[in-house]
Amino acid sequence: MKFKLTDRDRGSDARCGVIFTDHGEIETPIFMPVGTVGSVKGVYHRDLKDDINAEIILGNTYHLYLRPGLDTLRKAGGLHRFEAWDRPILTDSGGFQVFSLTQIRKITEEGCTFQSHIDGSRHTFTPENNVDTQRTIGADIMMALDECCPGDADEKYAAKSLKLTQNWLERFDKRFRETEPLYGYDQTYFPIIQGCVYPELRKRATEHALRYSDCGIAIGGLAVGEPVEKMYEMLEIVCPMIPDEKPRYLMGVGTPANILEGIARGVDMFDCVMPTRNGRNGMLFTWNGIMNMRNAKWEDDFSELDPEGTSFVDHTYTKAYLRHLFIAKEMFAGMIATEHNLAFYLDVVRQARIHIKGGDFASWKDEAVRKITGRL
RNA sequence: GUGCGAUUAGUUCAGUUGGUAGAGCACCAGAUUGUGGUUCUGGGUGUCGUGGGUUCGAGCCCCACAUCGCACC
Repeated sequence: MKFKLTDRDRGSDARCGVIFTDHGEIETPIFMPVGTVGSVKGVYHRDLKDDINAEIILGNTYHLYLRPGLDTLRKAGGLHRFEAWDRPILTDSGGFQVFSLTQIRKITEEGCTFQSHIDGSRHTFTPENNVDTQRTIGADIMMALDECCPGDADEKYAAKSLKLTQNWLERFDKRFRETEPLYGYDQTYFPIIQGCVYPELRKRATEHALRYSDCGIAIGGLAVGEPVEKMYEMLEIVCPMIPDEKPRYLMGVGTPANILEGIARGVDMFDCVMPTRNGRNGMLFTWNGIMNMRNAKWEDDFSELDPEGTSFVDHTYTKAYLRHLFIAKEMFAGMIATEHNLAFYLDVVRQARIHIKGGDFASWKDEAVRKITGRL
């Protein structure tokens, strides 16, 4: 995998570039739709490509490891062939899910032991077997196994947590170099910068993670309970320390405004469940603000879903119709909302790229953020 | 026709010795950031079937009527 920086904004740290993978190119800044269990919920690949313009999607190691399991994925020839997606895939290591999903878990220097949320069976992720698992899944970009430190952790805990993440990273890297891709195309991995909201920890984490970064690097442990200003503050500390030629991936972020603010601070890649999960529950993001499609105010609004939207759903269905589908609990509601939201998120990063190349990103961003954070 | 039972929020129901009413779902809002097709938070929206009576006071006791259900002629 390679990254080429192509443009810089004049009034901010925003940049444009291209990531080259064996499954195609990715223009940055980019938003990556989340497809946890081997599907971006409710969307055909046809629409992901042609309507939404997704260039890369995510999979999740924790979920795929539990279901369908490594044997099936190996027999299928990897996740790309299994889910019939021929563009790039990035897999999260599953470390985050161990903390967010499982009730019973034990974290040690060796790794993390947890009980499946599906059947209660016990499993252990170590940096070593996590490399093997992500090799079996076959993502173009794998993520290092880390501990996602809560945003409200005290500095002592955050330092201890960071040390564990660093030790795991060293072991992950060693295993990565000892092993080969299984399916004939290249794989890389991104180390993850932790350090919670503490500047010194973040700096130390960045220096350490950079030693293990072949291509890109990730910023984790943000948007996990800390104030949003803290997140921006951490980006302002971390991003300038990273060499230009390395793409920066801000994990799990965020709202459209978070993404634009991240881009302004030098972030290149984003993923978030918000457009898909919140979409399935009636929340639509638009250039003019947020809509809760369940609200009674849309009951008789027969105007098109989003006049400024880029997706075909925006000009095919009405607000009143989508509200009806949500109230009736029709699965089609979630499909339409997901399609719209993902198309909007990809439009946000596309417009950002246009304005970075045009050199007026900073001022355009301020106005866009003001509009998209409103409410319709 | 007779007997018994029921009638309380949109709905299904609870409601103490008589002190002007609550719950689930629905509904109306808000939240959601490396996805458990969720989850969480807030909001009670009422002519207690109708009309009388007893009582300081009735969703509750008494009478009549209405409607529904069940049983028996």
